[in-house]
Amino acid sequence: MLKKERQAYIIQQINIHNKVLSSDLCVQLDVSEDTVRRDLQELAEEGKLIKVHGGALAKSFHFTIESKQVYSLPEKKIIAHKAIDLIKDGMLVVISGGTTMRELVNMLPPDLNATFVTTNVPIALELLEHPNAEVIFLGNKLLKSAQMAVGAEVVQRLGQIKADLCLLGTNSIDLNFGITDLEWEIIEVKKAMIACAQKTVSLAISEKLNTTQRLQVCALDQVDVLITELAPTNEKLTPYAKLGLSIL
Amino acid sequence: MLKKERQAYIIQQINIHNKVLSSDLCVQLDVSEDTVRRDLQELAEEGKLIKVHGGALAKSFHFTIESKQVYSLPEKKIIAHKAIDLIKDGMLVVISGGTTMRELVNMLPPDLNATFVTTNVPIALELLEHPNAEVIFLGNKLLKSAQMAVGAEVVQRLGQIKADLCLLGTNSIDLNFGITDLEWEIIEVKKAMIACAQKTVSLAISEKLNTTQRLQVCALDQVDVLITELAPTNEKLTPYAKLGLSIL
DNA sequence: TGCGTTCCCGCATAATCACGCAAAAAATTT
DNA sequence: AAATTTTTTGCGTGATTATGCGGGAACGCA
Repeated sequence: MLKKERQAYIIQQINIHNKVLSSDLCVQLDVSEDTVRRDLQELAEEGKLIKVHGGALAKSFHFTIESKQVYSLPEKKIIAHKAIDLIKDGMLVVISGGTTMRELVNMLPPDLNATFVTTNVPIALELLEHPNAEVIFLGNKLLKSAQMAVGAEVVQRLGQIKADLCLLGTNSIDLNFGITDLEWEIIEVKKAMIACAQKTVSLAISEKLNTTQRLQVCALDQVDVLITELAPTNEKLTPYAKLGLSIL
Repeated sequence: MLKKERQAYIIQQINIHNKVLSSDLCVQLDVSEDTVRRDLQELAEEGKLIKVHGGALAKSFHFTIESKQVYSLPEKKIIAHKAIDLIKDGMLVVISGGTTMRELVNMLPPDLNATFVTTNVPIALELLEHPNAEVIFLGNKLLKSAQMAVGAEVVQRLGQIKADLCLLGTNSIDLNFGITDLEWEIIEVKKAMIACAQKTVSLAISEKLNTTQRLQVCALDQVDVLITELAPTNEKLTPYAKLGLSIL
């Protein structure tokens, strides 16, 4: 195979996937990693792509990739990390939206073999980056504010699913009113998510504790696990533990 | 064997395989490598092919390799701009994926009041940025390679839609084989998209013209409009115009 | 911190190229 | 037809390019 041919192939792959791994390319093209690296370097010098450790990125995605890493509060990372341990191979996981969830998806171990159901567009996009995850997007009309699909369609489809786990990004959680949210359409979907899963996990930064919004998603007795960035023994959490929630 | 004969053979091979190796040619033509190289050099000077180390490539290769300054290719912007004029207020538009489409969505006039149906995740995300567009995402299992929903579910849902316009990002388009693509699941969805729309528009960079993939999406008689970055009068497009396609 | 991966550097090897020259072939002139 | 010129071709030599490999440095991740 000619060098230019190889480089054309690389450009093609970049255009399709927005990224390439050196390790992948050297298999696909049947050349050594050094050769691939030299090709990438050359193409990078010509401005056709951006060389990064382990492969290369499309130029157009340089910015989005960079800005993607910005919103990583350390608290969210802690929460995400705790939640990941709940996800096992073969599980069917229903997952809502929010930046904490994005963090979580980002941190999923690459060898995890699970199926994820979501109605949230950014989450879906993130999940697509995962090498092994199967992703089901329940679609319908998209709600701009939450970047997610809502409506009877979605609720009905969720009703046809029996999930192992429901990971719920939580805006507000309170001892009396349970989990609450702002928009009617979001509530509906979250309700359906909880209903279809065997186990419901609420992910919330501690500042969300003991706050309420207008509309109730569910009472606390429907929530099985509560995850915050705090230590499970923290006194802020003990009232929740007394209500029967597992605290992580 | 005469020199002209040899060169004609080389051109023929280039047309078939898009490349030739000097080492192959000197065997096939029973001449020395030097002679082959001199032939290639001559043909390169006449612009019939591109000389590279080890052989030569068809001119189309040069295009893919040289003109892909991926970050918002000017060609794509031109195409997107032309396509946008087709979208009117109140329309229901079915839209596929691809970077050209993303460019298009990005350029949509903010006051446009249209509904968009898509199965492509990045496109959906981009559409959500638009202040007025209503976005419908037809969901199901997501295909990683294309970042889009595929499967019977999607096809069926598309069947329930009567769209005004179908904007089709096109991987390969050819006079004989029509629009073609690589993956079975993608084909199915694109077919359904075409079927549900009153008018089908193919968006393709000129380098995609007269190329084919394994699987047929549709014949050219199902396509109403072809948009490339070229002027409609360009000779590359006249064969398509003769088949009844509108060229923009 | 430590471990595995990826990267960078230099070198060895092989393939390819460029140049000059002379023989062969073709075209032109005598 | 013979001689001459022009073109084409093959070959040898040395230069250039492409590639793979080894070893140590750098990186990323836990």
